[in-house]
Parts: sequence; structure tokens; C-alpha cells
Amino acid sequence: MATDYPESSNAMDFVNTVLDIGGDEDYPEPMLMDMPEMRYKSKNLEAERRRRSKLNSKLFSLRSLVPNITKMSKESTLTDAIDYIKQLQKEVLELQTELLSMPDEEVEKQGSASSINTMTPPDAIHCQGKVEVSSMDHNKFLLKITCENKRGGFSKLVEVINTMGFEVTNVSSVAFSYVSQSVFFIEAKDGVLVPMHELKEFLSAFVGVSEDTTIRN
Amino acid sequence: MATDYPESSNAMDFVNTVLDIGGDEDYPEPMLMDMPEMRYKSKNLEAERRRRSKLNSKLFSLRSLVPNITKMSKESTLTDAIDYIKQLQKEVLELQTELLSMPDEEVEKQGSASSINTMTPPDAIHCQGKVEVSSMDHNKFLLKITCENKRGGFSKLVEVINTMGFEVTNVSSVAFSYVSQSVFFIEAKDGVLVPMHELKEFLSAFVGVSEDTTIRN
DNA sequence: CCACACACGTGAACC
DNA sequence: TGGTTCACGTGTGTG
Repeated sequence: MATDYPESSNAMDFVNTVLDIGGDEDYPEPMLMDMPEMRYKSKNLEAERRRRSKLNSKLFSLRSLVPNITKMSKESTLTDAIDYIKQLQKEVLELQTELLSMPDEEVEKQGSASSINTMTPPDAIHCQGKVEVSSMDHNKFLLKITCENKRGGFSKLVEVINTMGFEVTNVSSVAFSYVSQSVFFIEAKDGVLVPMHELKEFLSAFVGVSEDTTIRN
Repeated sequence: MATDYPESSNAMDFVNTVLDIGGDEDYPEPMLMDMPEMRYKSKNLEAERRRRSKLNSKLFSLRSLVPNITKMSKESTLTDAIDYIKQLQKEVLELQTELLSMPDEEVEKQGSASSINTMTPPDAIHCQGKVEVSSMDHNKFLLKITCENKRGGFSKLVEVINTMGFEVTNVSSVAFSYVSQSVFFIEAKDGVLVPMHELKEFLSAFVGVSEDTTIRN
């Protein structure tokens, strides 16, 4: 026991706690120096301890990244990490090919759950804007949207309109300075029936206008 | 200081004394310590060698999986692997959210699903179109795109432009009958550097024109 | 010379 | 009981 640790060696102790018992002490001490009590200390001792500590720390954080850990051991950590990387690579490849081969109507994730929809737009445009919805036909609408000119705002707007079940048949958009103004001529997709006020509410929430302004027929 | 420690001579002799000789190729013979000159050899010597070997092997194959290796060292192997896993995880998440968005079209044509699904997606708009790219500035381009007017075509176009790293600053699009024509004023996002020809090639491939310039009906 | 990284053999602790 | 895993201190090579 009682190795004279000159330093704390924190991570090591942590790993020791996890994997092994703390009790890995006691130097084999096969020294044959003629010095009476003075024990020869390698110059690397401390450095080596640091190195091991760091290495174990990395190993531990590597393990923490892998979801399925089979065993708490160095070998299985590496094995699992290897398998996990392979799996991730494969997954990325599949997703990429899937995404590339059929770009259907992908949107970034906006239009699935309403609760999310009303909450996620923080990164969308989040400003005061104006939304006008005019009904041109039973399934055709004219949107006039004024909002802050933000990076990606227009793309997101298109996506939102798309995921709501509308087809953009015609659009004119101009952005200048900090304001962006767009006019969309949209048409409900087949089988989609969205009430006008709902469309307006959603767009208003997305664009960042708190409560209504105008709806006209 | 201890600069005078007789490392090469005494210490080495000590090691040699302790564990036989050259120490590399030893047989796992269970030596007894009673022997006059023969020294005791640990029982797990060979096992430990195997363990180390296996561990290093894993470490090596882990390194072989990671594309960007900074240094050939254990620590950087682990660090790079960690970063790589993080990157992959992020990538997968992005791809999933990007892909997970519109059940619309697929649900619609689920009747004759599989064959159509696997056949239709390959080309997004699958028509002959025309793509013109004009460079307005080092990072600003003007796109003139003519293609078949297809459901969701415009949205897809915007998404493609967006994912390629461009910001749509201004757009005018008109669709009539079976043809759609759009003019995009786009600007490369910060840090994005896409060559003009690449942009054009990608858009052409997406829109469905085989070779640039020509529109064929 | 020194900092760093590595492999080695060993005792101990855990099934 | 062994078989397995671990941390340790050390020698050595490289820059």
C-alpha cells in the first residue's frame, strides 16, 4: 500500500474505481541500488502516470460515446467502438443514398408534430412579421409574407408551406436589407384540406407575428 | 539530477538477471524460483503478451477506420476516433432529420408501392431542363432554371440549393402548364466555397438535363 | 539532454 | 481454483 503518489492522479483513480478496486498499490520494488533508503525513481514515473491517466480517460470517453457497451473492459471498449463506427458509417451511407436517390418532399423536420411545430421555430425566423392569406379558390391561396430577412428564412418558409400540404405554383420574393417580402401562390395538394385560418396561424407563428392581422377572401 | 545512474549497464543487467535474457522470445515454461540462477517467470507472461497484442490490434483497426488521423499514436488514435464518432453521430442525426419529413407522397402511392418507390425516386424531376449559372460575384450567383413543372419541384429545388450551401436572396418563379421557370439569386453561405461548374453540374443532374446548355423537348 | 511514447514483465484482483 | 484484466514502474527508442 501507500505508494507515495507525488500527485493526485485523478482520472486514474476514477478508472480504478470503475474497473478495478483502488487497491493496485505496492511497488514490486526489486531495486538493488546500494542507497540505503533512497529508492531509485525513474524520471518517467510521473510522466508515465500522466500518460496512462490520459489514455484511460480517452478510453473512457470513447466508451461513453458508444451506446451498446457489452463489457466494461478495454478490449470490449475498443471492439464496441469499432463496431459502432462501422455501423455509423454504414448508416450514413444508407441515409445519403436514400436521400440522394429520392428527394421526395424532404423538409428539415418542421412539419410533423404540432407541438414541435409551435415550439421549434425559434431558429426559424423569430421576428415580427406580417402574414396575409387570400383565398383564390377552394384550394388555392395567395400568401403575402413580410418578415425579417434571415439566413435560410426563405428556404424554411418554402419547406413549411410544403409540409403543410401546399404546392407552390408561383412565387416572387425579394429580400433587401433586413426585410424580406414574398408572395406565394399556393395550391393545396390532392386530398389535403387545410382551413385558411389554420394556415395563417401556423405561418404567423412561424414567421414570428404574435397574433393575426388580416384574413381576406 | 541523478545523471550518473548506470542505466545501460546496471539496470539492464538487473533486468537481464530478473527475466532471463533478451526477453523477447521466451517460452512460457513455469520456472521455479528455487533454481539457483534461473529466475521466476510470471505465469501470465504469455497471456499478458497476447492481451497486449490483441489490444494493440484493436487499436490499430480502430485507427484504420478513422479517415483523418493526425498522428500515429495511441492517444491521437483514441482522440480521433472520439471526434470521428461524434461527427458521424451528428451526421446521422442531420441526415435523419433531413430525410424524416414527408410521408405525403409515399403514403399516397403505397398501393403499388415498392416498385414505384424504388423506380421513381432516382430522378427527382426527371425531365429535360435547362440550367444557367452566372457568376455575379465571388460568392454570388444567378441561376436560371427551366424544367418540367412537377409537384414539389420548386420546393425541392430550393432545398437542393439550400443544402448545397447557398442562400436564396431573391427568387422569381413562374409555373405554367407543364413548364416551370425560376430565377434564383443566390449567395454562398459563410465559409462555403462551391465552384460554379460544380454548382451547375449538380443542379443539372438534379433538374434532369444531361448536358449543359441545351434544352430538349 | 529531455520530453514523449511505447512495450515489457510483474503482482494483484476479479470471476 | 486458473484464466483474464488491470495498473504499475521501468528500459528504451525517437526527435
